[in-house]
Amino acid sequence: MLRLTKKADYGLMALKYLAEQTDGGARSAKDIAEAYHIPPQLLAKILQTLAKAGLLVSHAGTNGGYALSRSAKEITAFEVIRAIDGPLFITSCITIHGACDLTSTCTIKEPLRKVNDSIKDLLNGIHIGDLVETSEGETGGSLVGGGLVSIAV
Amino acid sequence: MLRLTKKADYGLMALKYLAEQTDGGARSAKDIAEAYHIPPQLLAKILQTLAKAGLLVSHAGTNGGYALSRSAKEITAFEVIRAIDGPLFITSCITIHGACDLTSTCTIKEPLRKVNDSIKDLLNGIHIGDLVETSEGETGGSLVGGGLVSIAV
DNA sequence: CTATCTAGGACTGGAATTGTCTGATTTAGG
DNA sequence: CCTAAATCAGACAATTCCAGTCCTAGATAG
Repeated sequence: MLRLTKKADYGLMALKYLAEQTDGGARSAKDIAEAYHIPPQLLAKILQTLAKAGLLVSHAGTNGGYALSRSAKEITAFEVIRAIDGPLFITSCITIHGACDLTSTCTIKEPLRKVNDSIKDLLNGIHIGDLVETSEGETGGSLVGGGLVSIAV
Repeated sequence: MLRLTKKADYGLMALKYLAEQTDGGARSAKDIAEAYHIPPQLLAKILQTLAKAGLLVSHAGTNGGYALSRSAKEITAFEVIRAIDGPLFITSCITIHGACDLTSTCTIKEPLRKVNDSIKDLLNGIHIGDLVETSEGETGGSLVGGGLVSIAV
């Protein structure tokens, strides 16, 4: 299925929303949740996580909320997904330590690791700023900087 | 987490195993399961699925088993994963009909769909035959035909 | 006719995801 | 000072999904 979790989905949507705000003002979790019809408390959790990861700056209290910690062009989709869903592993074989229960028998580990890295590179080439641009205009599929991502497999 | 299921994992391993058999003889699910220490009944199910998808040819009865239906070079990782795990969707938003519950509010659908297609292209560029080659020899990271996969995002 | 194999359905335990609830802390503004 | 609006944080319930098992039926070579 190779599926993103809904949380990561929500997180990306929220970041895009924040990127669209031109003034430097913070937006509350509630505002964002209402804009996208996302469960407010769940989104609140996600934003907290993103803040802890350093992608967002939070401000408590009345009129508080969240804002991007950097330019939208400097935040990659990979960072967001990793912050929310944890390390990106395409197979259960690939762990942080690089070893799996079937170390000796699992023979496809290496090839899949390359695929893993490729997807990582792919997501690293996509920035929150790109999501905003493609909303309207659609200047011809230039989602990523050069228009093409070359991935060594 | 963007994770492959274990079933898909097992499926790829099994296909690689079958690709390594030079004679045209069929191998039983039990044999493959033992070679990789995979639960036999689970692998049996997976192989049945792959056979139904047309990637394998099955032969029941004594000395029966499974064999690749085509050359290992003509079976892509994408086909295998799709056959086992179903359609590849990076987000829950993207469905077969292209619509999600939040059709109007979910604004990152289009960009993510391109990522989705990119991953699909990536997996389509990897063949079972490639997995066999990389086991030994390792001729310099040429897992995919040209050595590089260019993906338009 | 029997051992070996595929085919396929039902089912269970566990884990992960999703979502909710509750309480504590911060803070702007009257 | 006090209140309302926020974030922060942990615990918890509901649900879904995955992994694995079991059982039975059908095919087939020897």
